[in-house]
Amino acid sequence: MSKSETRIQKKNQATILAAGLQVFSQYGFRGSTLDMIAEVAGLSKPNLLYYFSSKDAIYKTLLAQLLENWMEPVYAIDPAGDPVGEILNYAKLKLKMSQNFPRESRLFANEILQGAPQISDVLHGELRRAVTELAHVIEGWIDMGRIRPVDPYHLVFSIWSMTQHYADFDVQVRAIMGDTDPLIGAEHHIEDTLRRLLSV
Amino acid sequence: MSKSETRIQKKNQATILAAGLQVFSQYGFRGSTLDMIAEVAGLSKPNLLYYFSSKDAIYKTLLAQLLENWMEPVYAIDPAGDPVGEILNYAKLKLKMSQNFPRESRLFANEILQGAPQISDVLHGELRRAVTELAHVIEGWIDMGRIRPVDPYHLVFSIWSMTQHYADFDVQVRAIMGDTDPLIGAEHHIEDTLRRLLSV
DNA sequence: CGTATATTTGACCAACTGGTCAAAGGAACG
DNA sequence: CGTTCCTTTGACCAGTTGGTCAAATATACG
Repeated sequence: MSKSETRIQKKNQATILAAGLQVFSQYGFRGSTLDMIAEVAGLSKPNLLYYFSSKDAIYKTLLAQLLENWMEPVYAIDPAGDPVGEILNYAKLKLKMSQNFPRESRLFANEILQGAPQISDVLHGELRRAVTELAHVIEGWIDMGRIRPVDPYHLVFSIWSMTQHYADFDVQVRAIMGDTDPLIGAEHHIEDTLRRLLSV
Repeated sequence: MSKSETRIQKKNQATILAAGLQVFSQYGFRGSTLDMIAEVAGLSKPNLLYYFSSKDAIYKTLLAQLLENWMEPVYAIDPAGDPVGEILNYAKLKLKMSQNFPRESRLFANEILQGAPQISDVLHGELRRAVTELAHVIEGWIDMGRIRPVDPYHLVFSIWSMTQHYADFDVQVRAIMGDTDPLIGAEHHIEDTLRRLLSV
């Protein structure tokens, strides 16, 4: 059976993916090497290739895992809920993801920066559909007068950018803020910004 | 004299830097190769190395040029000007830079994503000083009651992230918005967001 | 024109790259 | 305990990489 995975297999696959995430998120696909991943994973290069058929396979597995978690919060927005609360909650969730999964965020950023060669179809397909749908929900809220009229697409972009900034530009943020933990003030500021923008 | 530069030198150096910007901004330092840059530049690899002593030299020259333009708009903010107008104008300038110099923005993003190995000192030095100073100006405006109380650091981060998003995540933005030009709606949305946030 | 200088390039190199393979070392299980 | 299957690795390979160099070619300039 294909379902029979040794505990060693599970452990090593997880180790490799964690190492791959670490390396790919920093250097992008082209800039990363199997030797670097092997070193971080504490395994030999041939051993890596025993568990994943190629460098590409590791990268693609990581991206697939990432995209699931990435799309999820969008679907959690409830059209029947309180508009401002739903959007604020969505932003808070995205910020938490930047906090808890910064490497995933940087992996995604790197993939987009390189022109999204692996996930172009997802962007044009599922992501586009999901955002278009969300845009309709937001437009509905606007028509009902529950939030101020804003461009729903740019609203989404601004939420994405403001939240992911703390993961993707972490080095810069910390260089400027020093010892202060950025994420504390960030949550309040983003909430304040969105509430002001959206409240009628 | 060291000032004597042939027109050929000027032309080829510019060509190489343009090609380097193109390649480095997409693949980062590690992921880019001299062969790629040479191909884009339409020059042979040894010819590249006739004008720049190494791959690193091309990259460093690009970053140095970039940082100048990058810091400039911050210094253009006038503490004696109209607070909301000054901040809105700054944001507009940054957005224009995303529009007109997207590759520069992506080069910077790549450098930060990789941990800012080349410009760590600039981030901790000049950039930090400039932002701290700007933060004091903003706090002054707040104390005078000219804008709403906001965290000046996070305000700056949100301006950077919202504007640069349109350069760095261009592929994603276009995948979602299709044929619609993003930059038109973006300007209005960012202006709206900031005006709402800051107006007393 | 001729000569000095600037430019360009093909051939080359050592180190690195993704990937292969056969053989050795372990775990599991009757 | 022996056999089967899973795991690990050293040695290796072809292609790529940043970089060198001497020779060839173009340009400037008196």
